[in-house]
Amino acid sequence: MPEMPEVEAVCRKLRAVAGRRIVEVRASRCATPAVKRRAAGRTVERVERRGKHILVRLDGALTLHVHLRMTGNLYRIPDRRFAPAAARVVFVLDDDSAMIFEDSRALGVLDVASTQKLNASLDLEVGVEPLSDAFTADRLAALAKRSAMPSKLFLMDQKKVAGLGNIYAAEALYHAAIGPRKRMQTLSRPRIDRLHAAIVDILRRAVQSACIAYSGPGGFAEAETFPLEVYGREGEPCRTCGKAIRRIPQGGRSTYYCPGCQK
DNA sequence: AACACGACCTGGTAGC
DNA sequence: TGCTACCAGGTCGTGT
Repeated sequence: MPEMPEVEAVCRKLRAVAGRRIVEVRASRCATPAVKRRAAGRTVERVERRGKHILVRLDGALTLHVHLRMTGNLYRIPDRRFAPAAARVVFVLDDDSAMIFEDSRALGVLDVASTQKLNASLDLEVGVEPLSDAFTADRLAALAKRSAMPSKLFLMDQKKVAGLGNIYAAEALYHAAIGPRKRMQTLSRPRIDRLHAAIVDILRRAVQSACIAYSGPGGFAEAETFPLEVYGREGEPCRTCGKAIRRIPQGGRSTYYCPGCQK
């Protein structure tokens, strides 16, 4: 489910576990003895995010590393006794609350690793944070110049810009009026500037929206409320030009775009 | 290097 | 109701 804005919302809510000690780890599915052994007894120092990766920093220079992939969710419940049956892993905390990892499709990743090693590998795998000061139009232009990839696949590539997924990549391209198959190298500087602004704007608003949507108890309580202009709207009229939104396969996924507005 | 494709898994939904 | 087919907000490995 989650792209960067949803992961950010999860992380913000999860900050409440900082300072808590993990007293017990229960894994009902995909039991990982190493996770149990390494996490039990550790204290949570803070919760960070890199792209779509959740990093729960523990004492002893260890990090609980979680990637939600398609269906994962990580959240705290106030009372450990109400851990849902579907939980894949339950981290019981020292105030009788619990941190719950759910993942119906079991595509997610959860492990405990040395903070130093993990940081080093994420530095290689994860590109610039789109809502950081480091993500400038110049930076995007430099990345684009070296890439012959179609714009949509470029935006989905976590090594380039970290955090966009299938929905927000499509939305950003729509707002920048750039076709999903347009090669990055061929984009003029004004169009790169527009794309940069669209990415930042979409993600800022999506983070806000996701934080509100997940402000209820538990995890992904509310449906996505962020107003989507193209994603999932195949056949419906574009809100700008009225042409029917199209869906095409790209990189094995569905790309939605407006053939009238996006060139 | 870029790209296509299958694999990993389960669940929801549209259509017959 | 039940079956089938397809779809899903992500990423990795393999082959061309």
